[in-house]
Amino acid sequence: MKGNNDFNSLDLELSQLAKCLSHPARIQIIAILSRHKDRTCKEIVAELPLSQSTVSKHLKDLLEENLICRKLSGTQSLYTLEWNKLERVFTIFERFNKKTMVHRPKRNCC
Amino acid sequence: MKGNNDFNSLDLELSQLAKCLSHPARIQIIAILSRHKDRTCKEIVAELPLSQSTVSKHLKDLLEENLICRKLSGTQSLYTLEWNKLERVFTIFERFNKKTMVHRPKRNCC
DNA sequence: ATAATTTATCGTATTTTTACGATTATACTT
DNA sequence: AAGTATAATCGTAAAAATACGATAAATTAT
Repeated sequence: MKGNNDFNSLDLELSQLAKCLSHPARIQIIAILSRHKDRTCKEIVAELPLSQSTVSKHLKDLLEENLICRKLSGTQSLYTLEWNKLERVFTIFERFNKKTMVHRPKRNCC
Repeated sequence: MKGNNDFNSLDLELSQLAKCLSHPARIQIIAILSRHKDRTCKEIVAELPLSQSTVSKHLKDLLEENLICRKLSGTQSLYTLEWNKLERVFTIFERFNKKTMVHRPKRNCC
């Protein structure tokens, strides 16, 4: 992004993580890896309606945010979910949830 | 987006909502409106490091996903938070949280 | 050694996002 | 009526995201 010094770092982190989830393919990749311990690129491609190169790019995006991890195994790549990072994602969202929802007006008020 | 018939509708909804949060300006707008009941465009612009027209666009994006609401008041626009929609956002995220985290391996396993 | 498999990367095209200044439309103020 | 204020939209530009086929690199299989 551009001049992001103007935004506070928590908002920036949240926006970065939200961006990871802003494409259904990436959401599905996370879901797949949550169910499977590890999966090859090929297996992931097989579950998505996208080409191999496109899926590879989505994997790279998730890698760069450390939401997933890659282990080489011969000619193939084994992807695993970074559970701690995923947990952090939900922590950050939950924090935003609380920060905003505390201000929600009660039904029997006003 | 393009051929999104290929993705299931829950993943699509989550990705759409995540996209709303994928820019720090939009996150801040939501935070501002959570604290303030309603705010004019001008007031929101004053809190963001962006031009009026750019902020207007972010407001439009949030409007189109029904995360905020607009009421006209003379020459100004009063924006309010759509609490129910925001709650839905967190519900959807929470659902994704549970759906994935159930599969997390226990520490004292294996 | 050759062929096949797997996957990242390259090149490219298209679309979307982000941003800003200028303009327009509308409603207020004087 | 003329000027001011507010905010959406237009025009435009630059950057980022999405997608695919082709290619390259590495490993495994024959």
